[in-house]
Amino acid sequence: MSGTPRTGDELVSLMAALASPHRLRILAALSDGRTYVSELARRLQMNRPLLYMHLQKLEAAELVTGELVTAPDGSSVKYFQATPFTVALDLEAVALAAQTLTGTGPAGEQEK
Amino acid sequence: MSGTPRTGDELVSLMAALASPHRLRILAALSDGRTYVSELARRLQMNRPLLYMHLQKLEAAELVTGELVTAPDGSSVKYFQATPFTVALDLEAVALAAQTLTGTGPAGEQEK
DNA sequence: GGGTGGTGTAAGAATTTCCTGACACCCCCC
DNA sequence: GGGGGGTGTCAGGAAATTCTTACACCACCC
Repeated sequence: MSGTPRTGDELVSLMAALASPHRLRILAALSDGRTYVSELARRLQMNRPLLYMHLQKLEAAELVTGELVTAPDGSSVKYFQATPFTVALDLEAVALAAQTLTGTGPAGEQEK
Repeated sequence: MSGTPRTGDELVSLMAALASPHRLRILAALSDGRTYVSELARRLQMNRPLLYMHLQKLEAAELVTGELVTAPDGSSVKYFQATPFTVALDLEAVALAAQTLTGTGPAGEQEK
């Protein structure tokens, strides 16, 4: 659903989210269908807290979405699924996005 | 010149290289044409050692190329220029790339 | 009760990345 | 000599990430 990011900051976040072997594996695992956290932890052989952390980053980047499903008895399972996305990048697009970067800019001008 | 990365490790490197405001700005600055290091440092207002570091990462990711030009008198200037590139990514491509990741794999199988 | 399987977080160690300051060396020109 | 402009690297600190251990709580079933 998501297309190529628009602002420089979003680009940075997206790139950062994808710049991790663990997260790539998570996405790969989720691309086969939704899965819940503990299952995923087993499959990828990583402990849950770590997995949580990565899932949060992926979620922040809108690459995955989580849904806590509570059974009628009260027990709950949290399913995650990958968000379909497409990102097309080239030098020009990057240069353009860079202009919208906030934070310490190259020079004085800073919109408050 | 470069197309979408092939191996998972390359993907990670590329994403990491692009996941930095400073590096995006560098690319943007270089997209206007080649420039030498000190000039770039002035334009982006960062000290050279730092700039060097980022340039190295960009060069490692093959996003820029550097060329040390030595004048007949012996003085030298190092020009950098951005490499045109295109990267098209989607969930499927990521999932595919993830399979080629080296290092701690999900399970036992490991090619020596 | 004790065991199994879930979710979620807090705390702290280990590691990596980022950034600064100080060097050494080169060339010109006043 | 003393500037001004280059390239390049090294040591060390600051800051952000990553990862582990341990805990809290929930519902089930034997």
